[in-house]
Amino acid sequence: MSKRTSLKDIADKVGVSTALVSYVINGQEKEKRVGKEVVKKIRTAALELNYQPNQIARSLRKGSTKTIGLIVADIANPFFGNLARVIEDEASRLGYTVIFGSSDEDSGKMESLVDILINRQVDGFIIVPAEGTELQIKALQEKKIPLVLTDRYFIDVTTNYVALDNYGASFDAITHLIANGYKKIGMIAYKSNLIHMQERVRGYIEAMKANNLENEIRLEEVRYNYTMIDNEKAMNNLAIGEKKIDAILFATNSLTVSGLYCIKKLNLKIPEDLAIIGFDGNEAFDFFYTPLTYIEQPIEEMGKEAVGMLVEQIDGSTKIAHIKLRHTLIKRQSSL
Amino acid sequence: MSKRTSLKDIADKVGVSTALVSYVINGQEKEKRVGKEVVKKIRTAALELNYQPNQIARSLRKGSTKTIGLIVADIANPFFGNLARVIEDEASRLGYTVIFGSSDEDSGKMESLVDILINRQVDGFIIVPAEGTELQIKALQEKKIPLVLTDRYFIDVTTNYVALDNYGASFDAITHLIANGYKKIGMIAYKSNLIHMQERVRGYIEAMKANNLENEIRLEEVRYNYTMIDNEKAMNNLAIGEKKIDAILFATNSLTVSGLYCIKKLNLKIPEDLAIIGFDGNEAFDFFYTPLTYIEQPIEEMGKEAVGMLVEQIDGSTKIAHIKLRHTLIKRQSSL
DNA sequence: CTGAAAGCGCTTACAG
DNA sequence: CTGAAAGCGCTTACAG
Repeated sequence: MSKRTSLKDIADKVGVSTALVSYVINGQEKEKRVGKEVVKKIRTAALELNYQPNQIARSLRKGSTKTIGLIVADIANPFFGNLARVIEDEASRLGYTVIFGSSDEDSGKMESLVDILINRQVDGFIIVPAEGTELQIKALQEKKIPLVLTDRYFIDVTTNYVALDNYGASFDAITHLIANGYKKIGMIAYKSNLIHMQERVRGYIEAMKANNLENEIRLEEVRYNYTMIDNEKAMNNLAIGEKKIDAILFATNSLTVSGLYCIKKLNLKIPEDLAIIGFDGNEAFDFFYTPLTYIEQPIEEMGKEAVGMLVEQIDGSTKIAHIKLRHTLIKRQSSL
Repeated sequence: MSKRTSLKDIADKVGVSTALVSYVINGQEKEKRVGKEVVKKIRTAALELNYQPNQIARSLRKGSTKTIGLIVADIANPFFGNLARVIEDEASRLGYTVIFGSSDEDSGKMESLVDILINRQVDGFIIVPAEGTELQIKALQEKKIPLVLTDRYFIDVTTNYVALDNYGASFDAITHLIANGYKKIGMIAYKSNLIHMQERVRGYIEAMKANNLENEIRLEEVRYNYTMIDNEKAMNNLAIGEKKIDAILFATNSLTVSGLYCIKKLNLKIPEDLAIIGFDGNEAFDFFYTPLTYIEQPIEEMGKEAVGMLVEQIDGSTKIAHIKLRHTLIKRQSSL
């Protein structure tokens, strides 16, 4: 890379100290009362030499990098891809750049991502935490590194977070199914202690109980790394045979999609054989032969709130906020 | 953020110079022949103080940041989301971190992204260039900043790139349609001078000509920022009325999806009323009531090659490589 | 209004 | 084998 022009180059050219150049470049010529002539000369020289400040040097000196570390489960998953996009835009609006990483829901990967990003001196983190990472989050807090959790959080660790009211979302979905006459309602969720999953399951169970359907509760749990296989088993258990269910709620985007593959394979009629409700939006839901009813998350709001809260913290606020967002139930034919 | 431990802290604790600590931390104790005892003491102290090197300082000193700048059209688009994921993994494997940004196919946005990333001293760029950004790319080259273009490139600017053989892909798709008996074949593309689009269109036209169907050529061009509206008009022009076509090739992922919405609206039977071939994979293609035939890009290979070529350049290679990847035509019922 | 100088946390020739 | 010191490119208190 060819030699870049530095503050010193400008200072030399104009014949002043680097201090003055720095003031002018940073728009402090008023406060520092830099001479009008000098300001003009510096401006001209900066333009001529095509000066671009070196953020790395500035970061080292100021101790802040104007960078946000974003850790999601998988950037290729549309839910996280969309969230990342919102976060990117909002961060950029506030003068921040974002470095991202995918944890694959693995606590080890997440740990090494966190380490790498700390070494890169990110000013703060937005994290979709993997299971079993409470200690990592606590460690971050002890180091006083600003952070906000998204999508999920830990009850035992007091942090800023912004998440969906997952309990309410599931409860609403099940209530809707029941209102439409379904009673034998199953659910397929990920096997996970993470709060978002627990809450989605709890919403299902409580809604069933509230309608005196506790005997119809049929919950199947799928392993994240074996989504397809486990989901297929689960669907076979639930949707076939004597005790088959008549409606189902999937707990995530990816579970819904893999569930749809099973449904195709089993050749089930939707909603006649089985009513379905999915989680999160997905273009695939629109094109399934019966358009899918699904729980829509306010991704835009989630991303913006997360960035906003993080930047507040970076700017020194010690306020802790827990934000729960409301879902929207997009009702279509799959749950009629 | 509480005070982090620095090299100096360790040096003070052990009673040696920071030079020795640096050597040990960087595994150069052999070359620099640091005393065995000293090495041990330094290691212990580093562990005790939980030392984490400050990458910013190292970057400033070494003039390299081990960071890659990635600019795509839109990280929320599944094609780019998947590409980003591959790039993330490959970069991480080689010790690099990635900072990303979305240009929205806008040259102004791309320019400001490039500037921001240059100021952050990325070691190199992987760019999916927007239309009209030749000069930006040239400027990057003049600054000797390593770079590889992906998905598209510019004929007038000699750079490293890795892209699909788009001409071949379209040609193959059209040939397949013709083999299946379709003759009135239309295409919907983006209105763009970018090479990938031009090549996709050229493949269509040449394939039609090669089969003496030049009189049946019906190309519609859609504006990126008005995808939905323009696509609807285009579909109305092509698929309705006297001169209606019997098959269509969509030029991208997003065009295919928005086309599917139109097809639903128009209530067309696939493939009886209209055969379709899409571009790139998308879960939605699997669930459309007639599974879609589509052109699959080798995203994994594309991302890995891009990172590999970039890192070679960063490491000093001046070799220029143009890599064209082959597609796979996934044949299903929509083109029967 | 302006300059000299310290210092952010590293790496690395140089000298011994 | 080890240390003193320069320097990466900035910012910023301090002195005048």
